[in-house]
Amino acid sequence: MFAEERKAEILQLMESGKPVKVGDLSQRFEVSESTIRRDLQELENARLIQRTHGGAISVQSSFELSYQEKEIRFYDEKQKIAKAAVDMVKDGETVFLDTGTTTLQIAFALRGKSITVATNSMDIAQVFAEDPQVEVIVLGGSLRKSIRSLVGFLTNEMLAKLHFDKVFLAANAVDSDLGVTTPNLIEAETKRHMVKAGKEVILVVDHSKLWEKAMCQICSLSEINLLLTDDGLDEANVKRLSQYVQVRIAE
Amino acid sequence: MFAEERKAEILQLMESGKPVKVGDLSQRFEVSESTIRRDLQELENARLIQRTHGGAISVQSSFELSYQEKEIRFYDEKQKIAKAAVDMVKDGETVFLDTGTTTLQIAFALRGKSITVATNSMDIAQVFAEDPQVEVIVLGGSLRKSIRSLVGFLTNEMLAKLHFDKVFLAANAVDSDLGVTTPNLIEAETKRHMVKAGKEVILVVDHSKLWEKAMCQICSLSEINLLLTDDGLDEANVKRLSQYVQVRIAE
DNA sequence: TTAATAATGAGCAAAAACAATCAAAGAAAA
DNA sequence: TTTTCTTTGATTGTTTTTGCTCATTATTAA
Repeated sequence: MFAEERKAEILQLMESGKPVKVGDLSQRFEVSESTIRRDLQELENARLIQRTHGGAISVQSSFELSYQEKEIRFYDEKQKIAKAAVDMVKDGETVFLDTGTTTLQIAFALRGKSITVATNSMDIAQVFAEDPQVEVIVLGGSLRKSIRSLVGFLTNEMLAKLHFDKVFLAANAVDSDLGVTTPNLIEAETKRHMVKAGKEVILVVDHSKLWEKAMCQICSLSEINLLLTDDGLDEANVKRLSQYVQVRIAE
Repeated sequence: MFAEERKAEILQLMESGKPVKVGDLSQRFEVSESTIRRDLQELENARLIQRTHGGAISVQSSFELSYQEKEIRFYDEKQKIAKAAVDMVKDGETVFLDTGTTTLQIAFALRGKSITVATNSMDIAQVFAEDPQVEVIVLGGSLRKSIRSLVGFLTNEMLAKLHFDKVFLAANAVDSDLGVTTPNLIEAETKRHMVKAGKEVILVVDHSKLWEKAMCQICSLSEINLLLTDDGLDEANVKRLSQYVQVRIAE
């Protein structure tokens, strides 16, 4: 029996959500426990199972997954951006935070300030749920479950009635040609309303999203007051971007 | 049984907001109380549950409760009411769920139905966050942090634009004299809008709130289509109430 | 309030499971 | 064939899990 066969069979055994033990598998396949552990490790690396002490369980029945501590990509970069963003916010201001992982970091950094925060992100609202300083306004709308964001007609209507000192906008891609873009049509429409609702619109994106394109245009770069990003972009590209929009690098 | 399995199962047990006790879990899983405590600690660190003295409660429910009070009062009664409420909801309907511990139980019980749920409770929205069947609409507004409810002008405006097949209303006190009451002025105004937005308005309160009064009137009993409560009230009082509003007892 | 009772957290020790390492066996490539 | 690479099993020291005790803390009753 080859190693691949063995792994395939282990997966089959676990298909119905049954937990398996290292000792049992070792006996069943007549190999050492070391070998089984190596197999399980590989399967876990492939995110096919969840290892436990003594064996493994299927990913679904693992509680780790229900906790959405999914690793944030470019965490350090976003942290830098958040720090720079917070420095721009003064006490007493009204700030809008768009849904996104970067804006979520900004939310954490904003805690304790005497400000009013409006958002369409359930997660960001939660961040302030135990902060007595911050007044929170949540926009209504249809719940986009994957990112726990509120979007759609109702959200747009509410945005049309509000105005903020600063809007921190998130996006999936930024380009001099198409401007600011995102893959979702409905979201794009809602973000367009955010841009309109801000006295000052600050686009916060890590460097991996610069010079990229997504399907739906939100707005052109000229409508953005400031692009706040991290120091992961080379100087030539920063200069190129600066022709279209004011750029600030967070270090 | 692996530790991971145990933790996953504990979570499942608590899924519907049911509180658990250390002693019970210890017996059920045949491990020491120390082990259970360690499990609960981990789950708490992962923000999946909220520990209490002697046990734990799911985070969603715990946020509904005041800082001191960590257990749902009249949990069984609310469970009964929830069951009866769900029987009244048909597929395809649009349902509004007010903020409250009873309505939260209704939310848990409604999962999996093909319906549209609107709510002003962040916690209720969360309940459906991983349910692909249920379409969720969250009302916007100011966040009342203690109960994570959205209230105020913006909420009222949104409610004025919407209409629901069924509105499940929560309240703090019900009385034939003052009708339905609640201690918070702004909340009362928002609840008044809920009453207006429903084709059928169903007041869900456990028996401890009957024949009580709170400061602000929401509406008179005649504006309520049905009062749904548990079987904890004596027959004489049920009859008295029935003079003012249709009463249904959940058993 | 104070006393009593219950639950908790920290520390410890034993058992089980683990990762890391290395050498042997087998397969693949030169 | 010899050499190289992969897979495997055994060994060893480390980590994890668990149950127990005991001092501390929280809750309840008086």
